[in-house]
Amino acid sequence: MRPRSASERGFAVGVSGPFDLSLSLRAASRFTGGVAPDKLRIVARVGVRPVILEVSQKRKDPPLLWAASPSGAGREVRSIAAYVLQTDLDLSPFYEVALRDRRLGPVVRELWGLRPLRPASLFEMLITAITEQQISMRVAEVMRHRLTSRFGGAVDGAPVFPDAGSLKDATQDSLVGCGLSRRKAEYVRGISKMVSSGELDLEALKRLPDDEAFRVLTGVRGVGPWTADYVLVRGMGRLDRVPVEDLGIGRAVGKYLGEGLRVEDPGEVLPLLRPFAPYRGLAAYYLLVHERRGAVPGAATRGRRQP
DNA sequence: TACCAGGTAAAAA
DNA sequence: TTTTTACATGGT
Repeated sequence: MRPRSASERGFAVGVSGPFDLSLSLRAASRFTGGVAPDKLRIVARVGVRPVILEVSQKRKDPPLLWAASPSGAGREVRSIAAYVLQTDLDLSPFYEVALRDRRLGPVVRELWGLRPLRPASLFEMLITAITEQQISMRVAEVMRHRLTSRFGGAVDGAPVFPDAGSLKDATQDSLVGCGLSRRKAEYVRGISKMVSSGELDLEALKRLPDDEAFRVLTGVRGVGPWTADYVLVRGMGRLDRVPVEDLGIGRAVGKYLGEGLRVEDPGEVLPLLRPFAPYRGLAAYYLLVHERRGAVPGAATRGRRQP
């Protein structure tokens, strides 16, 4: 079904350390609902140029990924693939830490090669985090789909997430019409204006140390501590950051590392994850995915189910 | 029908 | 300063 040109013009994507793309896609879709695709499809803007990429895994060990793109293999296209896949992240040091632990060890053995995939831009990550505040990720996904179809345009028929320039002029009512609360609509408009005007420089943010980036982010209206840490760990590769207020993390951390029940006090989350520094956020992600792997077909093929 | 889902800012106490 | 409340909507 794919255009022939898409499969003809491709390039290999180098990855450091273990990588299971299929597992990573299944894990991601478990949170947002829907059926996991067998390939990663990236539709993004690189500068002003829109690109489409389809990434598939040709070999597990050592991992070999192949990206097919009608746009060819320009430097920008390669870099967007590397960014979304976080190819520079080598899971090996994390696994070394995790395997020493009797609770996390079995989890990483079952989820070997799982890596968090991130949206194609930090702006999309930020807006995604806003939409995911409080409500289920499935609902948030529906909202973003509406945002995309209303404000995002398309590349060769493929929908692209809107950029800050497109969202800054969206009316309050049109955003509410996408299912956002009035509050969230204000946040989205505000953030889009800040990014668009340069008041919030997301590229500069990427270069800041964790604590400073956290401070900048939480200074933005609509970005509280949960959102800031969520963006840091999922969008910026700061794998030691943990959104400790997170309901799902509280539940997963409590189940595997605590008394079995959800950790009610956010202050107790980091101490429980301490053995996995500097990968506490990544450890939390593995626990989250493992807890829900019952709905991730094929994820639990090695090892036994936890009681 | 009612309640929950990977929170936040603003109002009220 | 700390606690409470409104908010959106799809799934169960």
